[in-house]
Amino acid sequence: MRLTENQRCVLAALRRAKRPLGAYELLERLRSQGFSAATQIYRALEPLLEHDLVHRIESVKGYVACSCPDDCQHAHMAFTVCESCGRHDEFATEEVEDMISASLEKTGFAPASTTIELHGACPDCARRVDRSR
Amino acid sequence: MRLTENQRCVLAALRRAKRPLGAYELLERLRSQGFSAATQIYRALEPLLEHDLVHRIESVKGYVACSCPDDCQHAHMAFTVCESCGRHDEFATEEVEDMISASLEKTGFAPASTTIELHGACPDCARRVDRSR
DNA sequence: AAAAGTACGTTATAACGTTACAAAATAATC
DNA sequence: GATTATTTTGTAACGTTATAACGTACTTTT
Repeated sequence: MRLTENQRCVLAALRRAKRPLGAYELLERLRSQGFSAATQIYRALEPLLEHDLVHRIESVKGYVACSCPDDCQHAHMAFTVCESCGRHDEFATEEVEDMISASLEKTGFAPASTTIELHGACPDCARRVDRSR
Repeated sequence: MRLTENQRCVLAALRRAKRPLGAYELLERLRSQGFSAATQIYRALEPLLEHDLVHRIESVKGYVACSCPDDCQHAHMAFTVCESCGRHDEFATEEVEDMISASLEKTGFAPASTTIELHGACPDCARRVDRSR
């Protein structure tokens, strides 16, 4: 996939970020590079989302760069989001696939895309809380 | 849990609905019952969400009445949403729990709440598409 | 170079959600 | 039962997130 200049900017900004960024947050960070309106961000995001170079995390209304290697198949991504530090991670375990096929078998529902987001405490923050007690 | 009049109205409207409703959609439907501003809807939704009588489906920015029996424990709800008819269903299978505990074991992430939403074709719509081919 | 397509910037607006404040209703205390 | 306190309510303004509409500039193809 060939990226335009604006798409490269947005993707780079998301890769630099340590947590999901909102579109308007991206806009602020990219003003210095000539961006001036939300539409530009959303326009750049669209094909990035389409091609799975970026994912949207619904529960925080934010966008993250995909952390997979380039040839990743992106079957059904799942995310963890730490409530205390904002850190996010992707995971795609066997168990996610199991859950999805179970839904198909038990309810007859055929999923095309999924939103799987776990909120809680990342290992570091959990440890930190533990220590402070 | 004791409900106020407005909360009862909102809950009843969601129970009548066949698909997730947005807050402003709820407002339109409840104007005849005296509702006049979005804040009334959000205020009524808040405790309903808190007590799991209503769930929010992030990926469609909509609200649904909980379909569980009253004594349900609501551990980690998951939803299916049909892309073609909008119909939604709750499910809470063993496999969902397995997936969550797998995340804990493999990554050390301790989930407190989850957003699990499957988009695709419900059995009825899948059949309909099949027939039309 | 003309035509067609794509990406772009700008502005406006839609859709979703929150905050602030005062009036009304309900419950608690005397 | 009157008085006070608390909760719920209506109204209005505001904040955030996302899209629509428009015309221009730049490629690519022919």
